[in-house]
Amino acid sequence: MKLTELKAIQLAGLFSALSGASRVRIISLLIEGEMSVSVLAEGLKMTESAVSHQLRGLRQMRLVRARKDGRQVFYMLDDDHVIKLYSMGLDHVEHG
Amino acid sequence: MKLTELKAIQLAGLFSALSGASRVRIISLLIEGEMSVSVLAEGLKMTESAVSHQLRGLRQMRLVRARKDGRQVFYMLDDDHVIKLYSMGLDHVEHG
DNA sequence: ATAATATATGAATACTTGCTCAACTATTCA
DNA sequence: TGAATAGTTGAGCAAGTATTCATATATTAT
Repeated sequence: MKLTELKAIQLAGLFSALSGASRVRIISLLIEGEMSVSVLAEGLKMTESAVSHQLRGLRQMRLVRARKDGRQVFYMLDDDHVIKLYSMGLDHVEHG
Repeated sequence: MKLTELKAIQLAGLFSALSGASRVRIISLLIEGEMSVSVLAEGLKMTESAVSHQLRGLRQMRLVRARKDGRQVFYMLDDDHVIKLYSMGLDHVEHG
């Protein structure tokens, strides 16, 4: 399984996107369904700015995507790839 | 899918262990089979010290484990959980 | 015992990240 | 139109990370 340096960087980038507790918690909330930034912020007890910054990292790695409705932006998981990564990771920490 | 803060931190820790290109490349080499630190270092073109530091992070998250034989230490993937996480991640970056 | 080899570890330093704060854009409401 | 609301963005700073270098430990060979 040889890996080019580029792929290694991309793959590390993907895992980096999941490498913070705030982002992991964002994912865990979005598993329940799409959610606006302010609702996320409230649920996470973080400022909207902080959440927005984190969402950018998740967006860049295509783990989440956004839907704008009026002045609200609803975020959702990009695909079920994400849920699989998340739950496989959770499985590892829980009964690894 | 509510997540305690502790679990969020543990899960983020797991993904952090995979969040660097060096560590991802270590995993990609270990998929082929166990390998000593110096062989890893040679394959990665990194110093043994740097590799050893990285291996510690991977060990702490139980992604790899070590087997000592004489003065060499052979590292291997801890279980096939790891391969699944890795290949699911690779799948996401390749045709995500 | 001494020397050589394989790895691990601690300190130092450069780089990266995560948050806050202030400023900005876009949308709705009056 | 102006004010309020929802979100984004950039600067700045504190905290964390990755590598290097020097040193330490464990094992083997002489």
